[in-house]
Amino acid sequence: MSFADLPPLNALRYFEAAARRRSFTLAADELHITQSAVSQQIRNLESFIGTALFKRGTATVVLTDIGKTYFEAISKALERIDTATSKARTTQRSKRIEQICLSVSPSFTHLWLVKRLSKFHQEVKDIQLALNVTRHYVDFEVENVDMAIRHGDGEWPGLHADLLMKDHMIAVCSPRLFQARAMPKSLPEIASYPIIEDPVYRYWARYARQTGHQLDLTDAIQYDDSGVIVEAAINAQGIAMARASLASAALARGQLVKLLDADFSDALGYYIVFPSAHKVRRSVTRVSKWLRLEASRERTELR
Amino acid sequence: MSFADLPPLNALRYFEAAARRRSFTLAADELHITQSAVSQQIRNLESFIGTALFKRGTATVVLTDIGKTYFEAISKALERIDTATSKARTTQRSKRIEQICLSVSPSFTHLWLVKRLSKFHQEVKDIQLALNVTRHYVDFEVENVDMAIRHGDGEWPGLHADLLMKDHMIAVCSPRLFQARAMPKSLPEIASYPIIEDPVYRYWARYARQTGHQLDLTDAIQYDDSGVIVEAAINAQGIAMARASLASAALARGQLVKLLDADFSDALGYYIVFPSAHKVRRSVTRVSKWLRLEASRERTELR
DNA sequence: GCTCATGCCTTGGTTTTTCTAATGCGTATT
DNA sequence: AATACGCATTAGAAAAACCAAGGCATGAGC
Repeated sequence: MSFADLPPLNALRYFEAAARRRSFTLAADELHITQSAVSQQIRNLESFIGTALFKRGTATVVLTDIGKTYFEAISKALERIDTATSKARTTQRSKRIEQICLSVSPSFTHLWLVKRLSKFHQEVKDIQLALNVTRHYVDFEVENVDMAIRHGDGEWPGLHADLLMKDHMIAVCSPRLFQARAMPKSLPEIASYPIIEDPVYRYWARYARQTGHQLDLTDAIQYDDSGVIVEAAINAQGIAMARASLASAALARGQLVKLLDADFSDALGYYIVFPSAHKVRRSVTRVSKWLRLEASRERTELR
Repeated sequence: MSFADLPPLNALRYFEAAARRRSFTLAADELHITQSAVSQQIRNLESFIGTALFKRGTATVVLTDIGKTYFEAISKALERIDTATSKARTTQRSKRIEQICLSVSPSFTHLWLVKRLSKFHQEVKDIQLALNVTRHYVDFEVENVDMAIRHGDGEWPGLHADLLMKDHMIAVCSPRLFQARAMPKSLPEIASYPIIEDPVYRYWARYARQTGHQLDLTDAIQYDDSGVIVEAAINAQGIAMARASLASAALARGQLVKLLDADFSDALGYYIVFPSAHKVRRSVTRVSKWLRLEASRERTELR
């Protein structure tokens, strides 16, 4: 038995994701590639098979009948490959668990990471994640740390950086702040409340300039830690410009409400960072993959 | 269910072939790539899994225990992909059979192709192969021919060429020729028998020069058709320099015996040829793939 | 009804991966 | 000992995949 005529196998992986998510864009996000790449690969696959697998509707793509049948078979085949591969892997290592030390800032740990740790342990049984929570950038040369999550623009010499999530800023406050009054929606309304400003990034100042408003920040409450800023907002100290990723849990609980979105479109965001030499260590890339998948899931939920 | 950590899928295809053939080299030949590529891909796969899949012995490679288990699962998964894909394809086309016209020389048709045609029809049910048997190169612009098998160096402007098999020349004759006497093995012995020479390629002349012998060819029997040369040798007219591919059937039947190998290492051989525009026609590439797989099988048998 | 937002497609150019060609090494064979 | 055979390794070439940017069509919101 020989397989003379198999389809492009990598395209199948994209097809599976796209079919499962019913969206090329979501599949792309999950796979950490662009929607363009998914689109092209699926086009390749379709032209190889000689038939359409998706009906391109306007809102979402939908599997054709052939596509549905194909998806069933392909996902089962991939599943078989997946289980066989991980079995082969664990057979060898005989359940040897590797410990990976991850350095994270306190605010990110508290507001994003901790509530996902148990999920990580469930899904990635062969890696033990140890956290190193500090406010400063670790020196990989000195400290015994394998990887880190850092906020910045992704450029750290000698280090490899995978984008975890881009910054998306939102103005938030506690609903207790305005009480029975109407929720302030525009900058002039907001200006009548206390403002919480980050003295380093100066988001409010930039937002005011960008939208052409005047904003007096002389009385603003200043905190230089993005975690503290969120906490202060929850405590109804004022209206803060916060990273959506850090505020999302409090938003979901109703402790915060969103007043407006701001887009500063600088390349800032949270990155997963490790020395380039670690790129070959599977447990390191595995953690990175998992974190990014988790961020992708969050983005999906937020839509 | 999402597959966060699948192995490099294309490597699996190579792994499957290598495991089935128990040889990287044979797998490479079957897949029409180099042994080097197979070796590298399997190394990738092994380092992804973190364990050896093959034990590298001296004569052949052997699957490890883990490799054996893995092979079982992978080949089943690939088979599932294969059947699902061809089903999706035929569902669409609803069994429409395409006719492909292939132009071939009489000698190659007779000595190599005809005995494989029934196998082709068995294995490739959706393509109807029509032969156009001529001694001259067809003009794809004029004649209604989709593809051709040509002998040459693979350079035909505007045409795509896949190597089917390299020329490998052997000196052959009928065993009746030398009867009870010892089989002639060297050029001086051979020179005492009638020589059949190709007046175009002049293999005997080149062979004599290459090995530093004198050879009088004034009395040589001359035929300019490689098929006729083989027939003449079978009829005990003399000793001929023939293409191994054309003589192999007669050798297997005992109608011919091989006296010596000659390697001229010019890039001559049989090529599968079609207009570059046909590269996108799957039935064309399918025929090419099948022919080359068949040639690969023959090479395997001859070892 | 018009604008805006969303999601997929297309294209050109760049980056990354894959493949080849050449060579080396170790073992079995003659 | 010499040769042949099969796999490994390397640098560089070839091919494939990918991204960024822009386009188009549809549906929602004002």
